[in-house]
This record gives sequence, C-alpha cells and structure tokens, in this order.
Amino acid sequence: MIRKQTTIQDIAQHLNITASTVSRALNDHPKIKKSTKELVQQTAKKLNYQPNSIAASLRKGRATTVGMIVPRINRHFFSNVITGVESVLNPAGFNLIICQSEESIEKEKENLKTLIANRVGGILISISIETKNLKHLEKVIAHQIPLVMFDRISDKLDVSKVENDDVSGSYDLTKHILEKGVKEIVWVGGPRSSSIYKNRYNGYKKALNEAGIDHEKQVCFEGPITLDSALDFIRLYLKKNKLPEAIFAASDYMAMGIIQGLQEAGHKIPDDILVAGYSNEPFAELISPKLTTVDQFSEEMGRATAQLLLDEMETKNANTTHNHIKTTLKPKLIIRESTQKK
Amino acid sequence: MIRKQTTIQDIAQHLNITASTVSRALNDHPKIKKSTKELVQQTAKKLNYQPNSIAASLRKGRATTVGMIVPRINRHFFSNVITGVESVLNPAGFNLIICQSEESIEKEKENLKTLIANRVGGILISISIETKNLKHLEKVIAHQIPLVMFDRISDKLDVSKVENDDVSGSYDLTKHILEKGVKEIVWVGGPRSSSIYKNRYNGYKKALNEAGIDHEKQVCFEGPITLDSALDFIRLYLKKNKLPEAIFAASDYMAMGIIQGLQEAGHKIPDDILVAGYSNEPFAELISPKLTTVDQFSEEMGRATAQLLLDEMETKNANTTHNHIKTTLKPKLIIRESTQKK
DNA sequence: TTGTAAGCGTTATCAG
DNA sequence: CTGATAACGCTTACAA
Repeated sequence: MIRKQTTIQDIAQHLNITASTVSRALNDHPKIKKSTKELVQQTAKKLNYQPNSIAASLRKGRATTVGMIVPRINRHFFSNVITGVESVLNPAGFNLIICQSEESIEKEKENLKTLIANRVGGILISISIETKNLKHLEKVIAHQIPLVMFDRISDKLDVSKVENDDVSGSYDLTKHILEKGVKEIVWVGGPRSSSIYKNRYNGYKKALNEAGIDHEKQVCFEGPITLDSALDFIRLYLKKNKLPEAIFAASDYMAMGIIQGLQEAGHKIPDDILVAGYSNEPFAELISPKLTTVDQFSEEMGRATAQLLLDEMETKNANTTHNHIKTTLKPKLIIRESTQKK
Repeated sequence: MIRKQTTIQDIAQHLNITASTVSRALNDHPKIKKSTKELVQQTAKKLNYQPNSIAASLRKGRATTVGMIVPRINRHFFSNVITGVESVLNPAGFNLIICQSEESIEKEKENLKTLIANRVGGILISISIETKNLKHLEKVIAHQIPLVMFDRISDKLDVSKVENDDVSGSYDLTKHILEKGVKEIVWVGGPRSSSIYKNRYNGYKKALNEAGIDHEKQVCFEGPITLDSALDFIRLYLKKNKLPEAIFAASDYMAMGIIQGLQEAGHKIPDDILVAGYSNEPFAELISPKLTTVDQFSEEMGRATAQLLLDEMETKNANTTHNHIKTTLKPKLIIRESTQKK
C-alpha cells in the first residue's frame, strides 16, 4: 500500500540532487547529463512515480485538457465526432472532458462554467437546439479561451467553425432521385427554424428548380425528428391521397417511419415508391430495403474540429492573432436499395 | 478583452480584505459575516471571477474529476452507460474524463496513466477484450484510487463491480423460444473466452436442459461479433443443412446477419424459423421483422456504477475501510415479432 | 469573524 | 550542466 504519492522531491532526496534537476530530467530538457537523466528515470520507476499534471498545469498556467460540449453523447453522429476529436487530441497530449447539454441552454452554461473552472486549454461545442442567445459563448472568447464550433454553428460568433454542407448533400440526393425519372418528391423534415433543416430544404429546392419542377407544389411535412411523427404523417396522408412517386425524409429516423407506414399499407419500396433519408444512421444499411441516405463523415468532422482547435491554441501561446477559419465538409451520397427501381 | 484571469487575490485587494476571507466567503464557510459574504460575491461577479479548480484540487489533494475507460464510446450500450454515470456524478460536483481503450490493453494502460496524472478522484472501467493480465489495475488500487468495474468485469480483482446478469437474460430468452414449441435452437455467439458470452451460453444451456433437451446436440457457431461473420456462417450452413427451427444469436449484430442470410434464401421469419438477438440495439425495433432481444438497462448500469464510486470515495475520505460490493442488474426480455409465430 | 502564513507539486528564472 | 528560489491560485491551521 502506498499512502502518499511520490513526488519529484522524493526522487531528488533519493539521489541527493534537487527537484529542478529531476524535473528537467523527466521532461527531456536539452541541458541535462545523459547519466543523470537515466538515473532519475530509473528511480522514478522504482519509486513508482506518477507525474502530477494538476500541479504542472497550475504552474504552467495552461491545462492539458480540452473541453467538449455536445447535445447528447448517445447519438451516433456525436459519439463518432468525439472519436475523431480524440484521435487528434490524444496524440497531441490532451485529454477530453466531455459534457452534455441535453439540448438545454441552462445546462450548456453550467458546462461552460465547469470547463472554465478546470482551466481547459480550449473548448469545442455544438450548440443546443435551444441556444439562440450567445452571451455565454462570448464570455469564453473574452476569457481568451480558444473556441471552435462544429455542426450546429452560429454565424454571429467570430470563431473557427466546422460545418456540414447540408445544402449540397441534400441537393445531390434530390438530384439522384430525379434522375430515376420521378416528377414529384414529398418533403419530410425537422423544423426549418434550425439551420440544418433549412439548409437541407434549400438543397432539395435547388435540385427541383433546376429540373424545372415547382417546389411550392410539392407536399411538405415538418415535424419532430422522430420515427413516430413521420409514421403518423404517412398513415394519415395515405388515407386521403394517392401514393406519391418519392419521399425524401431529411432524417433517417423519419425515413424509417415513412418506410414502416408504407409497408404496413402494402406498398413495395422501391418498386412502388422511392424513399431516402439523411445522415446514414447505422440501421440504414440493416433495414430492408437498405436505405439511400447521406453520410456526414462524423469522425472526419471531429478530426477537423480538433485540428482547428490545436492551431488556435498554438497561435494563442505564441501570442499571435489568428484568422478564424470555417471548414465545410462535403457529405457523401450513399445510394442503396430504397431508391433503385429495377 | 481580459488578459489575465481574476483571482481571489484581486477580489481581496479590491475590498481591502485578505484572500482567505474571500475564499471563505466564496465557499460558504460557516463563520463569515453575511455582509462580507455578499460583498465578496458581488465583486466576484463584477470582476468576472471564475474559480480555479485546478489550484483548489492541488491544495486539497483531491480532484473534482473522475475518469472513465470504455472500449468504445460509439457503441450504443457504452454511450448510454456514460449518460447514466454523468447523471449521478455531475450533481455530486464531479466531471468525467472519458477515455477509449479501443479494445487494446496497451491503450488501456496509457489511459490509466493519464487519469492518474490528472489525479482523478476515482476510476470507472469496463476492460478491453484483450485484457487478461490485471497488473495495471492493481497498481491503481495500490495508489489508493477508488476503482469500480462495470459490464466487463474480472473476479480476480477485489473492487466494487456492477455486472449484467447475462445468464438470466439468456435463460429467459431461451425459455421464451422453447415455449413456442421448438425442439432445437442453434447457438450463434462471440468467443466463450469472454465472460459475457460464456454466461450467455450458460443461460441458454440451462434452459435447454430444464426442457430435457441435450445442449450438446445443438448446432453451435462461435465467431467475431459482427454481422458479416454471422452472415457467412448462415449462408454456408443453409447450403448443407435443413432449416433449423430457431436461432439464438447472442448479439444483435449477429442476429442481423442471420436474418439477412435467411431472407436472401427466401425464408420467412418468424413463420419458417424463429430468430432472437441480445442487447437491444436501436435498430432491433426498426428492422423487419422487429427483433426479439434482451435489454440491458445501460443507463441504470451507469447510475449504479457511479453511485458505488461515490460511496467508495466518501469512505476513503473518511479513512474507513470499505466493503466492496457487487451489484448484478437483471436484464429484461423484449419480445418482438421475430419470435412470434402466428 | 478575520488575518497570517504555510504548503499542495511543479516549473521558470537566475545564478553558479 | 545543476542548484536555489519563487511562484502558479487556492485552502486551512493557528493566531488575533
């Protein structure tokens, strides 16, 4: 049993040298004799020394931790972004403190407080759906803490950002459906007050207009981004209307509801009607028919976001001003069975 | 722009009092005049003071952070456990540092090092599939850092643990299938060297034996826990054998492979054959037929694990010895279409 | 109720 | 190349 953690003092005492020498030896200082370095490292191991980065952070004035705030960790997209972030940050010597805002701006503010209290070296955030007022984030910037926004971003803030090109992803998908010869596409999506769904709708609109189809004549359903909301919609819709040629759901979960509703009414996909989703959830390739959708390269988004943060932290250390960068990631159309009429 | 973070010293200077008084005022010390407390809190706000918990941790010798190591964060099960953990730890004033071992014991060791270096107050771990030797974990215990294992545990270590009752979950599921009148159930699962799959197999065996069926006569496939491995198996199997009555895959992903293989061969589930999985992945209720499986209450496991850690940390602070506890969570059978013959 | 002073474990600076 | 010393920001005996 070890009662007290061994410190560099203990090592120093053991070898009749000073703590500063030990510190230097442990940190590969250039001006240190090779023999003492080895000696120190040996005794460090012998005494089971574990460096105290808390103390080091305090002294150095900067932490080896980075904070990250996401709405929810148990969403496929975000957990993959996290994986991407770690793949860049860990090799650079940083650990992540992850916080969940649970889509609440109050929790988001609290998260920021604890991250600042922990003197993280930087913060990565995808804002909650509630977040319109950005004062709490401006405070972070005022505190000189590097901040990078990703996915759910806001143009009101002058920081580096990484976003998905939802317009383009949606455009590509719509165009793909139109190439199958259909003349109408029902739109199913989340609220267009959210930039994400607004952008996806705009891509859809653009492709329709280019094909000479009036987007205002298309059926359009907006509701909660859930399977059930889409299922309710399609059940009701089928009762009163004829089967449309195609449906584009701007979320895979909604697409799932559409598919279930169509199948229970006896319609065959893709033979009777084409269906597509968005964001390539894991189940998209597991269901029958396999779902055509758009993949968002979540891990790559994480890597890009982390890289921007690293850059900011470096230039901040060097006390140089930094030009904020906005990276836009092109998503990729994933064509599967649900839009492949034989 | 704020150049330097304001400290309690700054507040003290501002009010012509000492830092200790400020510290006490900020921490609700009992013996502090109400008026000064309010005054301090006002100026703290005015000067935009943010507490430095790094410095506090160093001084107090204990951190407000807790470390957590999981194999992978982007698995539905683990991200939900994390959510459960945070729901207990955050209100208690702790933040989580999350690390991924990526199923590698080497990464696991590194993770432990960084967590110890950050002087976390405790560690939660679900060990990697590679981890048989537990020396690195014994070191954590020797360092007096409270440790709690969950899900993937080892009986070789004397710490508190939270586990899923895989035997019982598997037993219930097998019994449910047998009640449908079948006399044979093919077993598909991961390596039985892993305690999880061993336990699930044992539950299956027990139910068979109770029903007077010899488990040794059942077909049994063991392979990687992936859709493809199960798909390959079933394709090959169907070529040389007649269709079995039922298949129990001890992982939803494997069940998915089985279902795809059966469907491409033209078999109807559940009319021709019953299929069940394990762990209730989100896609289980989205596919057709909806998959019968076992739910593991991942969030609850997180809450239980966090609670055990909190208890350990408290008794450790009180310098009392602690009896290690092993909590076993009963999973729940989720009956869906794939085992409901009409 | 408040002030004084020491110290948590490092690292940076200055000297030697 | 190494030693001495101070400081990072906070808490906590002990004293007043």
